[in-house]
Amino acid sequence: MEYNFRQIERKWQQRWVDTQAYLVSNSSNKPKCYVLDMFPYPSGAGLHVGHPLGYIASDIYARFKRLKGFNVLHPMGYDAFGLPAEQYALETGQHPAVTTAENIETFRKQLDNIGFCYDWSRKIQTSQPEYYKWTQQIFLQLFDSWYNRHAAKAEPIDLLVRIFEAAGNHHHECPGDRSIRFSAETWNESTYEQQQEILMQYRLGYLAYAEVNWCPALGTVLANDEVINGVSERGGHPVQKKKMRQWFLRITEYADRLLKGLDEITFSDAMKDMQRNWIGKSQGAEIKFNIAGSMESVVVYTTRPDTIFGVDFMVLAPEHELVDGITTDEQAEAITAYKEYVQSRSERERMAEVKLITGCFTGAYAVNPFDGRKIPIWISEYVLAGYGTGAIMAVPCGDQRDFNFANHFSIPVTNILGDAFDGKEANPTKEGKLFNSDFITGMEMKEAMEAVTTKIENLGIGKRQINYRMRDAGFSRQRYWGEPFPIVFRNGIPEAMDVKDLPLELPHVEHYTPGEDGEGPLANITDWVNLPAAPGSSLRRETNTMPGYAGSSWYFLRYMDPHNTETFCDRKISDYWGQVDLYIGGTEHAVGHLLYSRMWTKVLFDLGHIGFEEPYKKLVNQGMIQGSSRLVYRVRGTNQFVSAGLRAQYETDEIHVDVNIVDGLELDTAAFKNWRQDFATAQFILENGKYICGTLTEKMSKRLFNTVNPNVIVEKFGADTFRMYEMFLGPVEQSKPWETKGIEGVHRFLKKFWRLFADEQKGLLVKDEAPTPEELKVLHNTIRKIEEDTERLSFNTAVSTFMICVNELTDLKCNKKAVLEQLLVLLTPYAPHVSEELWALIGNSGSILDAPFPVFEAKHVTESAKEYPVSVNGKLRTTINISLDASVEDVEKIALSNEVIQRWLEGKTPKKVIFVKGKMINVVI
RNA sequence: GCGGGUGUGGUGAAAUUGGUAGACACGCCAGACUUAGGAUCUGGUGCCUCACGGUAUGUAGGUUCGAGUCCUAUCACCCGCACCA
Repeated sequence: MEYNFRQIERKWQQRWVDTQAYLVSNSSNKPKCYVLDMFPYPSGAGLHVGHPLGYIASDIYARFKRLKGFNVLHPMGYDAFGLPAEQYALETGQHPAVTTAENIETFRKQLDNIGFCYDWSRKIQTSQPEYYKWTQQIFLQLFDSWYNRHAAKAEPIDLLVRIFEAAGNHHHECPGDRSIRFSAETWNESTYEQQQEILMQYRLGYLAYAEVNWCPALGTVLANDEVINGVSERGGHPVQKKKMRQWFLRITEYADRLLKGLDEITFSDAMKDMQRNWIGKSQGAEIKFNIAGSMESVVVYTTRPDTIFGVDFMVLAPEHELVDGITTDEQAEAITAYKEYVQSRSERERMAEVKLITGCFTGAYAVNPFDGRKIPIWISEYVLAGYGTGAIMAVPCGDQRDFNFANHFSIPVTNILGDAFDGKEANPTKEGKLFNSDFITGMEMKEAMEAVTTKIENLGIGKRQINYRMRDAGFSRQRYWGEPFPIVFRNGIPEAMDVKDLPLELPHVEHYTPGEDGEGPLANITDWVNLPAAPGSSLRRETNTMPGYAGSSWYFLRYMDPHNTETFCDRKISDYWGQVDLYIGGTEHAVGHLLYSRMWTKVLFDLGHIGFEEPYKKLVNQGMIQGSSRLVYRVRGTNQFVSAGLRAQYETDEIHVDVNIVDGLELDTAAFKNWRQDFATAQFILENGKYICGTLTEKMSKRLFNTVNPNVIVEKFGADTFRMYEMFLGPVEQSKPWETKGIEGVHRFLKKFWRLFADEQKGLLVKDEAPTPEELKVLHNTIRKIEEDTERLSFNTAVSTFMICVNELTDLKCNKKAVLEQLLVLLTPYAPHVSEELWALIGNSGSILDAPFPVFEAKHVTESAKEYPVSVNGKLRTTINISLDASVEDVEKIALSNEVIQRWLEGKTPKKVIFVKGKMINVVI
């Protein structure tokens, strides 16, 4: 009776399917637990051993929670819309739906091989109409909502219309354009078109003109990650900015709540910081500066109103609307030239030359509202049009960029920092007193910020202002393979489709080439785009599609109620499952997916569709599994390969070799000859009869021949070994290289574990005898450690605990059923197949998946004595076994009379003896 | 430049509250069984030293009876953001 993992795993995987072992009910008396993986994009490359790391971790946790008596939701699906499939379609002519289906099948087979406990009846796929119907429906809710800043929540747009009819927009500043102000009369007299224009400025899903990356050579619009250093990733063609009308989500209205929400959820500090950084909240003030000899004024944004007396010049963004109006005749030519220069600068140049200081004087002067000083107004590309007011007051003694600029253009610098400013570099401190600053001289900076801001507001020349770095999220893609927008344009005005007509299905196309002027491929299907309309009017569909993150922004809700045809998720069911308790996925989604889905959740909460506003209670980012590449060394100009240890004697070239034909470091030379034609005649210079490869840790990639397919590992060692080895590699959050060789240790462990139960010759060994205290001690120490470690996701230490336990039980020759049976339950989350098999083998009829989790009993592990480490002056000198009941005096006496300690004392009397009960003894001389 | 993280044997790592550094594995060395072993088992394995002992958690300081763990400075690597006023 040997451990035949292939047979065992096939058998139980089939059994679990047959018995619907992983089917989860939406009603239960048990407490709930929702364990979610970030669903994968089914790429053509399939999974490599790096991908399942997080899936295994969440699977173990889900199974553990089930054993602990929870009703566990643990689903899986596919994020199936995306650029690569469309790109592949462009190249091969195969429809993305076809290749996506094929890829999904490959993924599914690979996943099934590993023995996950997913409830596949809840599978979702974002590219299926049954799913994206609801993505479209939620989008319409965004379109039909606005953010009421007073109530701090989203509300239906109809409410806003009623407010406008009664009172105009005086109490509800327009988020799209602060300058829009109107009364009820104006609103009521406006045309439908005008009203719709205004509403668009309020909607959470809205249309606006914005720049996209337009690549004329490819005739298409590129995503940001397809543009590398200003040229297209594919082909290296130049990319221009092009203004197009596109959809946006007004996520900026949620900036503050997204920020505050971070305090309530368990994400890593790094993750929270990334999000905070991305949102980029800053508090400051807007201050109006009049322009000397002009009726115009400039509003600047500053976070340091306290430095108002240190302003030496002002800088506008070159695109600022006032620039042309204020430029003097003498400077007009220079300004025009500078603006042209800025226009000509590609994104790439600006990125590459951040340190380059450029700018141009407009000839105009602003007047400092406090001391009346005239300060020159410049323009420079270091001031961005899109942030704040597109204008800054420059304080060179306190801001390094301003200082560099002043230095470069020889603008005199005013010192308001006293000795804290050395004239050589700016000092951006917020701690200290101000000098040379009129009414705030001598005041602490923080106090002065408040004082100046208050004065500005009293004088009516400015106000407190909070700004965010975050921009509204672009929600249009000029692409085919995404959700179509449920929007039609009646005479150019967007209207929501009727919800009962959803889904608006993606029409089938034969060609994936872009439409004219950067429109998506859908624009080419004229009979889909153009709808029948009354004479003299037009009715056209939106030709953009939604971006990849649309479907993933709410998918965690659909898993709860995946087959509902009435709503995206029944409120009672989302109330039952609630937030995701544990969400596992990669860091790459730190600010994209995770921010968008947090926003969508808040909107759905505001509109009353769900009862919570943070989707993920706890997030864990699994580390990357890197590849451990293998290198061979070819003697230059020959077909001779020299083993790594001898290569210093030759001039060699490094060549990556397929890791699958290397055992540890030893190259299979025969396989190498077969690997590639040009190596068929390879000759080897060996060391100790072996060819030893070099190693390099780098990204796992086909190109580097260091990818390992989990199927290969599962075939060779079994899924249980694979699962445990992935966990054994190290902490889940940490990145580490994959080393196939190491898996043998875990495999040996499972075989050793098996031998506690059964033997090749003697068959079943398990006995019904009562366990000894020693055996119980081993068992209960293990129960405690496994329970603790699994709960805190420390799976690597849990695996080694199992190893220690099995080593000890083997030494004790323990085959007692009472011990082994409990151990099996502990092991189930980690190695479900072998656990089920042995569970049945020792005579249980039911499945182990719902067995009661062992209960730790302290009485089995209490000790009466301890081997104390005894140090002299902090250095360990010996250990002494002393009873835990011994008094302090006894312990001191025993320690000091010890032979080794006596020797170190050299007859001296110790200054003091430190004794920490149960820990250690330290003798200080 | 800013923010975050990580530095421990030949390798992956452990040390949960400051208390025996290197658990558990891989690799390596020696041995047993064997026709054979890339199967299995036993023992050893941080470094220096015959040994007593010394020394060791990136580097340099500090706090403490005691520091991988706390504090300060510094270096290296990884990740994210990058002219955000």
